[in-house]
Amino acid sequence: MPVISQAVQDYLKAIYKLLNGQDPVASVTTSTVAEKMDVAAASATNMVKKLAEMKLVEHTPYQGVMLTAMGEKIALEVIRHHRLLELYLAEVLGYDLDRVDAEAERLEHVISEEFEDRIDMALGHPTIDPHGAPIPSKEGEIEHRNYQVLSDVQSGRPVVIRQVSDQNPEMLRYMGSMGLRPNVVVVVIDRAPFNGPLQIEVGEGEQHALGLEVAGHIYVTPVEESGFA
Amino acid sequence: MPVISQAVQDYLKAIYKLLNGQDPVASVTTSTVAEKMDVAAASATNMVKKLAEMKLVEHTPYQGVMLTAMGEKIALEVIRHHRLLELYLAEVLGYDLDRVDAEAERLEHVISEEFEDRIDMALGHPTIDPHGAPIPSKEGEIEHRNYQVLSDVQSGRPVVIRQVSDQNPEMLRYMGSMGLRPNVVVVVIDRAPFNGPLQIEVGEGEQHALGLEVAGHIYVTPVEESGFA
DNA sequence: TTTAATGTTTAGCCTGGGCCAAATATTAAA
DNA sequence: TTTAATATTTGGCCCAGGCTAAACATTAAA
Repeated sequence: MPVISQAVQDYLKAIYKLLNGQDPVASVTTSTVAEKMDVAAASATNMVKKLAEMKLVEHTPYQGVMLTAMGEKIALEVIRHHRLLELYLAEVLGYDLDRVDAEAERLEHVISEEFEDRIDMALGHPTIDPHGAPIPSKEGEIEHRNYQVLSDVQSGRPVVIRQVSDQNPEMLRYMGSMGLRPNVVVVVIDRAPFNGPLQIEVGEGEQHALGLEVAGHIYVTPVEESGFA
Repeated sequence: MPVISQAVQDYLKAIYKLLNGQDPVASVTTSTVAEKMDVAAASATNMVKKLAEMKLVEHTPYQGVMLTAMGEKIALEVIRHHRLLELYLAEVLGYDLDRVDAEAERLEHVISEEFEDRIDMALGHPTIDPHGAPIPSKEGEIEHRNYQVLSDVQSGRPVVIRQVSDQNPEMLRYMGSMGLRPNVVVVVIDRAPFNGPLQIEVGEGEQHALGLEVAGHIYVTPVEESGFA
C-alpha cells in the first residue's frame, strides 16, 4: 500500500470530522471536502480518487464519500495524536486554549508511536482533550456523546459546559475571556427576542450577553448528567 | 525571500555540521553535502544552486560552499530546536539516549517559537544537549569547546566524558550498555598494540575493551578541566 | 420538460525536490 | 604534459499535490 502522506492524513481527518463531527452531515461530497480543506474542488476530486484507489474511502460520484474501516482507523489515529497533543500542550506546557490547535495540527503528523505513548502516559491515559472532545483510544475506539447546544438551552436550567468548538481561535479566546470553558456551570438567565443574545450567568458570578452564534459552539449537558448516549 | 522549506533547513544544517562539526572539513563540496544528505550528487547541486540564489550560501564551483550569515542563522535555529527537543525527550519524557535523535529530527521542523520557548523554560534554559553537544542560544550563539578524543588519551590519566557522537543509534546503545555517557569518568588502563582496543575503566567499576572506532566518537577532557577553548 | 444553476470531473499546467545518464571541469598520475 | 580518475553540472524525467479553465452531470425552477 502506498505511503500515508500528510496530505492523505489530513483529508481522512477532514472526512471523518464531516461524517462524525459535531453536526454530522448526511453525505460528504467532494465539494464539502474541498471547502473543509480549503482547496479547489478539482484538488479534492483528485485526492478522493486517490484515496479510493488506496481503499481508504468509497466514493459514489455525485453522492458522497465514506471512509472504509482502514480509512477510519487512520483518521482516528491522527485525531488521537491531535487531541493528546492538545492536552499535553495545555496541561504540561501551559499553552492557552486557543493556541493548542494550531500547534497540534503540525505536530500530529510527525510524532512517533513512542511519543504518543509517552505523552499518553504522562497525562494518565486521558479520554478528553482540553476542549472537551473525546480522545480515541489506541485501538481506534471513540466515545460518542450527546450534548445539547447552549443556544438551545431554556432559561433557568443550569447546565455544565462539556465541550467547546475548537474551529476558531478567536472565538475560543472570546469564550475564554468570559470563563466559558469545559466543566463550567452556566445558566441562561434570559433570551432576547428575534434571535437576540442570551443573557447568561457563568459559574458563580458574572453575567454576560452572548450571541447565538457563539452559543451554538458551546456544548452542554444539564447539571447532573454526563452526556453519554 | 522564498519559503524556508524543510529541505532547505536540512541542507543548511548539514552544511553547518560539515563546516563546524566535530571534525571540521576544509572545504565543503557539493559531493560531501550529497553524501551527508544521502542524496544523489545532482540533487545536491540543484539545492546548492537554489540556496545560493536565496543568499543562504556562497558557492564557488569545484571549491566549496560557505554559509552566509543568514544561512548560518537558520542552521543554528534548526540545531537549537533539535537539541532542545533531544534534551526534552530525554529529561522530561524519559526517552533512551539512542532514540532522541530520530524523534527530534522530525519535530525540529514543525515546532513553533512558542514551543521552543516553553520547553527551553521547562528545562531551565539549558546549554548542553543529552549527548553533550552545545545548544545554540536563541540569538544564534554557540559555544565551541575543545575536546580530546578518547582514542587519543594516554593511559592512566582519568578523563571525563563531555560528549558522545549522536550519529549512530546503535553505537550510542553500545556505549550506553557500558555506561559511557556524558559526565562519566573514564580511565584508559591499557592500549593494545597495532591499533588494538583500549582497556578502559568506567566510573568506579567495570572494565571494558573498547575498539578505537567507538573510542573515536567519545569526547573527553582531563578531569578538572572544562574544555572551554 | 426544458433550462438554468450547481456540482463534479477532466485536461493541462506549475512547483518542489528527488532521480539517472551524459557532458563537462578539474586534479592527480604517468 | 598528456591521460586517467574524479567532481560537477546539465538535461530530461518522475511524483505529489496544488491550481485554473473547460467540459460534463445532475438537480431545481420555469
